[in-house]
Amino acid sequence: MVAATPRHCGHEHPRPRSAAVVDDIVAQLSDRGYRDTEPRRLVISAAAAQGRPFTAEELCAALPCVGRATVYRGLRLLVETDQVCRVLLDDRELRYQLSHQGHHHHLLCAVCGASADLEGCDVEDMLRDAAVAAGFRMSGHWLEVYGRCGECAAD
Amino acid sequence: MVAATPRHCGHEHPRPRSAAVVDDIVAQLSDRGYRDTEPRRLVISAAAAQGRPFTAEELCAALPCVGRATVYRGLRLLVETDQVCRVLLDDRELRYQLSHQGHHHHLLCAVCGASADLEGCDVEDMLRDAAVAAGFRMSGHWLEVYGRCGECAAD
DNA sequence: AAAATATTGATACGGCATATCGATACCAAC
DNA sequence: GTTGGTATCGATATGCCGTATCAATATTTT
Repeated sequence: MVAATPRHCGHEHPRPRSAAVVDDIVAQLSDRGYRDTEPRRLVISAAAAQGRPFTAEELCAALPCVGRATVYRGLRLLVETDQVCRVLLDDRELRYQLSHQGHHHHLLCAVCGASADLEGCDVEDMLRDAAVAAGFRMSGHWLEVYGRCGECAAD
Repeated sequence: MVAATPRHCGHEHPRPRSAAVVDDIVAQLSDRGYRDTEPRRLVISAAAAQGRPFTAEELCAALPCVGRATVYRGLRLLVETDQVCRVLLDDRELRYQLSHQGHHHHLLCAVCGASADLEGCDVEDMLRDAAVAAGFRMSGHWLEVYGRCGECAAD
């Protein structure tokens, strides 16, 4: 459960504040048989450190010590295990963002990209009922609300 | 408001049943200054004829008479004017689907791609209130519900 | 009809994501 | 601790999707 020693990378990677989140994700991956490696932790940590939906390229830039292929592999792994969601914003780029413990309700500022969680909004049950009415069995949902945050609304 | 005569294409393109939808979209494009051309109508028509979320490549295959560049351009135009939505299913491919009159509530089968509209689900007001509570001014929202349709749920 | 502008299509180009593959790290069994 | 099997890594090559380019053709305007 402790990070392995680095391979070739001379940089010092300080323990991020979001270490708990990283540990949690690593633990979940471990449960599924995926190993706990230093590069993988770095990818997860960098993903968790992003304050907004990020592109794969941004992650690579943030991790000069980690090979591109490894970054992409880690990203794909996170998507396949539902730790990370792929999102399509208006900029026509494919972006990623942590799926906060399966809670997929985000408020996104279309101007500055700031994001907040939707509080006190219990759509889940409502959606499940509506899905059943249409003959579907709901397995998940993705809800994004676009708008302007307090600062950007001043324009 | 009537389709122009074909250019080089010898094929006969019968008027599809969804002609009304195509006319409507063409009219909206026309309002924004985009011309009414035969290839563009073909792209729109083919998009409307797809029964499920489709890839750009599928559209190209369905339109051997139309150049790839034109298909992609038309697709992009439709996305930019909110006539078509981009969706991400589990197959990690970028797909498109008509946005039924700007109503962005979809029930998507993650297996076969079947889609249905969410009926009797009035999330809009609820979301707007929740956004305001978080200091945002809501300008739009994007809601996708994933699950399995009746047939695919049998697995 | 003529001029101005937008659109088309064939192809070249670029970039993102993956495949490849030898080397290395990790884990389990002994 | 050693050994063997497996997963992961990184560097690079490869492939593919979407766009840019540009001469030719439609479409609209004057």
